[in-house]
Amino acid sequence: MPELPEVEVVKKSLEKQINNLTIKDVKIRDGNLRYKVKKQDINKIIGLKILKIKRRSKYLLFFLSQSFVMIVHFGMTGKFFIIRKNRTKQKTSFYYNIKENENNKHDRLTFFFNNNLKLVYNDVRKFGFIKVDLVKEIDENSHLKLLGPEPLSNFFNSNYFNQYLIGKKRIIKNLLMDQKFVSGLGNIYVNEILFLSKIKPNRKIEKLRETDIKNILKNTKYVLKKAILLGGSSIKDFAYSSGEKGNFQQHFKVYGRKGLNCSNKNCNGIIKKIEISSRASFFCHNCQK
DNA sequence: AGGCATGTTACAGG
DNA sequence: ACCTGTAACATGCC
Repeated sequence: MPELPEVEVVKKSLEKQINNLTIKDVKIRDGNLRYKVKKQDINKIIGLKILKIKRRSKYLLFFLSQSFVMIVHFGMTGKFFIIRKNRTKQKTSFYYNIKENENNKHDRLTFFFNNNLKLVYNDVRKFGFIKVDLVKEIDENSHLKLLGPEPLSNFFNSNYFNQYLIGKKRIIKNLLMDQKFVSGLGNIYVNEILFLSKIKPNRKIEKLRETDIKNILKNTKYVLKKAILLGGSSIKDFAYSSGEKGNFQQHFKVYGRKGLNCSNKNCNGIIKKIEISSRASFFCHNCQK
């Protein structure tokens, strides 16, 4: 699934293409996403104009006219496709799967715009969702209300980090995955951040030193920025190089590298894989303590 | 056939 | 009531 960098790349792509367009119609082909998409809810946004697109954590917020907002979360496999008049699909996310270009099996919703452009929401596993809300309700929205700071913002700093740790007993990987602590990181980037920080994913937070916290903060910002610049990570479609998919997966230092040599030059360790909270965790026993 | 997959949340247990 | 970890959701691929 798309983590923060992927959602950010999609946001940038979409705002170039559909800002200021008016939604003429919405067709629901399969509304059984994480939450049922009801026609009567979607009807509220027909005729409205897209004023601004924002990202909060892994959520996309489409600010519409008449004070409506459409909230989109991609779950694990959600993605958008833009279709122009010539019916050629263009990906807006690097989660581009060439097979889905050939058939539209997992297309769930289609948005029709006033310039004949279409936006298709495609989601294989249907863990994503699309909801309509009011701008004035957005701060109280259950999905957004409890989110921690944006990792790239100045609110995610060592002062905040240290304060949050007080009275808590957890391992560092679970802390970084916790959206209430910091919002937008997921399994891939947390693995990468801990590798760069030379911290084992199951280290207890009580055992973090000040330098560890500094390193985590620095590497979080570094990895996310680099991933955004590279267009995010596209996995499962390595064979294709359309020039549009993300390239950060080629820069993974630990994620998915079980059994391979450690990426650090002067280390001859082998990357191990363990399970933490039902999620794959990769690390080098030599480098990460 | 069985295991695994980029996320969130409802729920169980402490 | 708070904190934490796990199971479940739906589908396809290896």
